[in-house]
Amino acid sequence: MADRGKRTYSRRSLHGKVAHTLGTRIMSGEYAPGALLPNEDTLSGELGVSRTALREAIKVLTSKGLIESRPKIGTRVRPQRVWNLLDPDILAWSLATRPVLEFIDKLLELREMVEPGAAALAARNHTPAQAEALRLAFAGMVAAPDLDAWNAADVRFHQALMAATGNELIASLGALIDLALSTSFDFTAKHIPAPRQGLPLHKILLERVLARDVDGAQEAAHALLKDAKATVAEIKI
Amino acid sequence: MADRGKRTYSRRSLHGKVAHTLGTRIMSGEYAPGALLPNEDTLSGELGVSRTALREAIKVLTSKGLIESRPKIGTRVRPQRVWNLLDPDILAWSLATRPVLEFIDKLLELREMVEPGAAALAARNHTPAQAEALRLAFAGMVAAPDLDAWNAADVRFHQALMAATGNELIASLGALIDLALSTSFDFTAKHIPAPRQGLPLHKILLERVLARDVDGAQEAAHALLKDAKATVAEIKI
DNA sequence: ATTTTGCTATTCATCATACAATAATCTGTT
DNA sequence: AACAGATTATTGTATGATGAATAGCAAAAT
Repeated sequence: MADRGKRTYSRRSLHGKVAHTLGTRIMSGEYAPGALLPNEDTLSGELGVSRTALREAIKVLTSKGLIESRPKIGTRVRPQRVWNLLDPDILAWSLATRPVLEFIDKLLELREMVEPGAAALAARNHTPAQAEALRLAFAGMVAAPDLDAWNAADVRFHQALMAATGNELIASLGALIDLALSTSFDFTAKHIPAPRQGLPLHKILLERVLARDVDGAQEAAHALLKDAKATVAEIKI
Repeated sequence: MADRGKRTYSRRSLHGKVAHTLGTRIMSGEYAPGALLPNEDTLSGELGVSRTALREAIKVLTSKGLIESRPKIGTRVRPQRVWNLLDPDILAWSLATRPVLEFIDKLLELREMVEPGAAALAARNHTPAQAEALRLAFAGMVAAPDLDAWNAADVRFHQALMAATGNELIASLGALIDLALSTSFDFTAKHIPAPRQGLPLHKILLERVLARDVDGAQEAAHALLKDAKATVAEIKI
């Protein structure tokens, strides 16, 4: 269910599965930073795959900054500091093995830094097509029959908003936030019935963006985040 | 010169070189989104490497969302929308083939969204060790004998600031910004003599963060960005 | 005693080749 | 025209052989 976004690495290919396995092991601390992974033959034996598949997985993890291989040394887990936490796979692996609530706070901090500014940019820069996408996503939220549909539309709305900034970097960041959001939605859905009060707030945000009300859009985004924070606080109790 | 951060993918290994080659070709549009790459045998022949090495590079690019391979179909470049622009390698490849100035504007937009908030967080959350790192980086800027040293210390200062937020996500984002910054420094250095006026502004930011002056730190970060924007504007003339 | 040098074993790096899996395309039949 | 099956092009996986790098040790030189 959490694979809405197609940005996480495929688990269909063998090496993809292996990368997933090793990635989660690293995230969970089973292979801690500084530690050596078992050597190629041992690992490929343990996982029941060929050296080829293992090797390709290793290269993927290396390219994400997680590990580092050298002849005669082996393959070592690099310090967390150099992990690229903004990588969708790393994020997903990390979410799969860590306390979600703690992460949600960090995510909220990031959103608070990014989203009001993004809303302001979107208000200033959006094209007609992007405005239409926003309207459509909002309509999806209005018409949502259940919580799942509502969350999906919510994610689409955010995506459209980030795209409307006209800044690809910010759009990428938005996609990452959405990935994290959909995961935490899956989590909160288990803990709270139906937090759908967000609708009027989204409506205000939409209207102000479309009206190119830069400051107003920023404020509206801020209000939305405040609401999200309140929801999280409720769960914690 | 631009490899200060060790977060970009190694070019020492063969498959790393191949990934770099293909990555830049994709960024430059030589392989446009939707297009098929030459098949494995052709490509490995053209590049003069074995299928294994090519394959490992392909897997790396796949994991970054750039391409997608399927049997009997081939390997296709995915739409830009799903590229992970927050990946250090993609960023570097993109910077190598695109007009830098245009990118600097986008980067400034992102920084404007992120850095004031980060400064505020750092003011609130920094630990003694992180405070020391900030002081050290600032001292490096003061003592810098030339522009290169100054820029290096500047990057360290930003890194320390982002780390001091206590939010790993933000720290990762900071690392990315720093990578982009050091590249654009290399660029601006060719166009403008010595923009070292930033020192007093950095000093104010440092003092306010250390004094846990949340609002003041935010303001100071904002002032710094305003200065950076002025510098960019000067180059454009 | 300390430093230097050279050897060796271990591990990853690369290559070449074979075969399997997949799916688009063609081909013949109904 | 529609369907079923064979063909074929392409990536996916596996394996064995050889190469290159280097940590750790031992021997030699200082």
